[in-house]
Amino acid sequence: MPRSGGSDGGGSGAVNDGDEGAGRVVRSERADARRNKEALLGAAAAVFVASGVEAPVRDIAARAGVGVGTIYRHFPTRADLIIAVYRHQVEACAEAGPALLASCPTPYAALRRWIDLFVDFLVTKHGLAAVLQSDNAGFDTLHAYFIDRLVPVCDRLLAAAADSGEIHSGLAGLELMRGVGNLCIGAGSDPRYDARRMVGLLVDGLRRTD
Amino acid sequence: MPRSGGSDGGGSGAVNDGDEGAGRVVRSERADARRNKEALLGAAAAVFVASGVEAPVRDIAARAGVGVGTIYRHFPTRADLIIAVYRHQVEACAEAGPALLASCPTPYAALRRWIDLFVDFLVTKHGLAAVLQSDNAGFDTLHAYFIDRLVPVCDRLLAAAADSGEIHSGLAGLELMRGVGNLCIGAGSDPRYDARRMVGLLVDGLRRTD
Amino acid sequence: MPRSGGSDGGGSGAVNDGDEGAGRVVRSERADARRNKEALLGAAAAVFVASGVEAPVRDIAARAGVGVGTIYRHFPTRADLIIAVYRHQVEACAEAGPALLASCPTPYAALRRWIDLFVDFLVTKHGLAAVLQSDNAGFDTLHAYFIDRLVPVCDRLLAAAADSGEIHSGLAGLELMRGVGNLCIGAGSDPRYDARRMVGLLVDGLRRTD
Amino acid sequence: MPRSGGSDGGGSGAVNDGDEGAGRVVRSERADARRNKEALLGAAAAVFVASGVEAPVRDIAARAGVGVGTIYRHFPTRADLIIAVYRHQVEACAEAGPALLASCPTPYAALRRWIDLFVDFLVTKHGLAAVLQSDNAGFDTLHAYFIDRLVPVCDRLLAAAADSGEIHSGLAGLELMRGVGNLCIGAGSDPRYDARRMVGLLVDGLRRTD
DNA sequence: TATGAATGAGCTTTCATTCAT
DNA sequence: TATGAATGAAAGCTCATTCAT
Repeated sequence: MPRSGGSDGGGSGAVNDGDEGAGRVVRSERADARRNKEALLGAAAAVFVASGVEAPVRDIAARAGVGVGTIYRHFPTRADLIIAVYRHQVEACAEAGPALLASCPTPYAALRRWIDLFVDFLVTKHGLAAVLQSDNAGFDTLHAYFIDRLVPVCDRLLAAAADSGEIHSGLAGLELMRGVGNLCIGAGSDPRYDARRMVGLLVDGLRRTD
Repeated sequence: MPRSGGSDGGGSGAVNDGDEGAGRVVRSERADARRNKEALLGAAAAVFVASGVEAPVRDIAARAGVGVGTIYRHFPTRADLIIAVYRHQVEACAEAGPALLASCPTPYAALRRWIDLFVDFLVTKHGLAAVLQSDNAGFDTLHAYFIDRLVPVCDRLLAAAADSGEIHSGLAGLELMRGVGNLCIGAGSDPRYDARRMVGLLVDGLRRTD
Repeated sequence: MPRSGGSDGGGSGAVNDGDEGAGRVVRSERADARRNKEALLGAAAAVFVASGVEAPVRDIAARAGVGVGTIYRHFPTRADLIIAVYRHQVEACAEAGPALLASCPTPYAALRRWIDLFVDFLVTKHGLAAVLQSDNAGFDTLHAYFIDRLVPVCDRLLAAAADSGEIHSGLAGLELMRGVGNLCIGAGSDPRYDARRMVGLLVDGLRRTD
Repeated sequence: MPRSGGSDGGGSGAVNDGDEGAGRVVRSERADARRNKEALLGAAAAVFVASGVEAPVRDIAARAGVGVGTIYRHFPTRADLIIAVYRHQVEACAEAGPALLASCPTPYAALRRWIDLFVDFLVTKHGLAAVLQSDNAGFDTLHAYFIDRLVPVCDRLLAAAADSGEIHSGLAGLELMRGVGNLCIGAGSDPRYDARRMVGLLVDGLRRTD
């Protein structure tokens, strides 16, 4: 799978984030620290759901039952925390792209399914879609992470669908991802708005019809 | 034109903010107040362009050369101010709907043109699209205003296009407006994202193809 | 009296800081604001005595019975507050220089008396001498103020004493002031250390003896 | 040599930190601990130069490659660490006093040379002079150490110079040391201020002239 | 009616110090 | 004995909103 850049190196799935692989001799994180880190991730996820990803640091600390300093130790910036909270899902999404391409009847179908996955992810993350558009410098690494992980996948799917003649070529994955992300903003807060349906229309609009 | 609810009679055109009694002697302060209000609208418009519709109240007051209290007197909530600043353009947009329906070759064409108008409006209003999605209670009247004025127009256009068989029926104007609004968030801050193009795809997606 | 630079223009004594002269039509400060500002200066002076000039902003606000915002309104930076608190005394000191030169039997005597005045001032200002040496950028304007107001005066006295042959020439007022300031650090906290005496020795050391 | 009080037997030379029992088997950890302690002293010295003696504990630990807990184990207070870092130089300075008295042509000359040694020491210890004046209780033992070691030496030199009629009597070593220490504050941060010169003037001022 | 001074909650971030591992 | 994770008090600063003048 192509990777454009990436600040993290992390790479292919497992290894990181704890469960270190058998062979390497990585100084293992202290058990309590590990527990805290996980408590923190859980608490952050919960608070993010309730109050959005811009919730006060203190709220997250309180929910996790730790001091604020503990958050700063593990996640120096808010972006680090957000990334950590959603990393697994983002990775899963990224990995689903090639798989879908292999398993779906057509590239366009794969693209559609993949976008659905992304929407399912975003729609349940209160405030995340909004933050992904924020031009606040504090979120730069967050943007970079999403772009690094997902845009190449999207580009690939778009290219395949264009090659197969199902859609017009010329649309950048970045732009599509951003449009889709935008459509997910505020989803969930109003039952009269169904982001999935809107995204569906957008993806319909990609289709070549002639 | 049908109106669903409505917090403000607003409506028919020009400047009637406040319904002064007909024949009575108008108190002399009135002129000052009016002048202040207009200064305020101009200042707010300018500051909104520069810093977005969530710019600090103080900046607006300073630019208008009035005290912050004066803003609160004339526009008790930020939503009131935003509405006042954009009222003319929203009204113009609302009024363009029926006109387009009359002048365009097909209802779908009218819908498309009308959406374009709306996008042109939003894209140039720094931060407005974002605020239109905010679930912050302070913006409720703003939401209501936009919904009251524009959704019925959109519904009308959608219905006409559905009737003509150009698009599927079943999509609510509210939902479409919100999708379009979402796509406009953050437009202008990144040259790689063209909200107009994304909205174009979305509207393409509406089209019936069989 | 020569002035080297100066960010404040303030100038010759009275006028500023309230009591505006008769003639000019300066929009007078609101009475309550004035009262607050003065309460603030008083409170700051008191807190400075007790806890030094680096005391927490909150403490000063509490003592003055105002909110922290009020401090920031009147004195955007700590340096502004410190300057305001001590301005009268610094000005008085600056003005005493030429006067002493005129009234003392010799320039050296004037210098000595003037330095004594400065020491009397500093010694009673808990923490001020220390802050005058701090290389913290936040205190730059404070440094500048002291230097602008006092160094030229000192230079003048030094030059006069050198001209009269009482002291060697070649010492800059800035350096002398700084040495004197340093000698005043921590004075008052230990009865076994008498800054006045030490400064006396330093000034003795200036004298030409041959 | 007279000692007024004293928190630490310290004294006579080399490295004896901790009085290990004479004949007993020295526990094997001892070597580690010693090595750590020395690493710590080196690291602290380096960090003190770079960031001053009030540098964050963490920085020192990091530089030494140990945990912060290790610092607290060996040096419960910052003062203890500072003392340990500079002990050799302070001792050397203390010992130089009698030597100078023996070797210099006059007691005053010895005093002058000795003060110069002290200034040379202080001027190169970023932030040390400032801390020596701090009335922060945490530095009490530091003050005590300097006073215990150096003041008696200074007293001796002063007494000798007074006896020889070169200077007035009546000045306490404590006061002189403190004045000299004060003059060294901030030296090095501003090329326009030469602590050595100022101290020179101060010592000139001691001289009897009649 | 207009002003803008005052309020103070609210948020971030740092770092000395303790103590479980 | 060593580690470094965790704590949480402290402090700075901003800005919406109220209300005395």
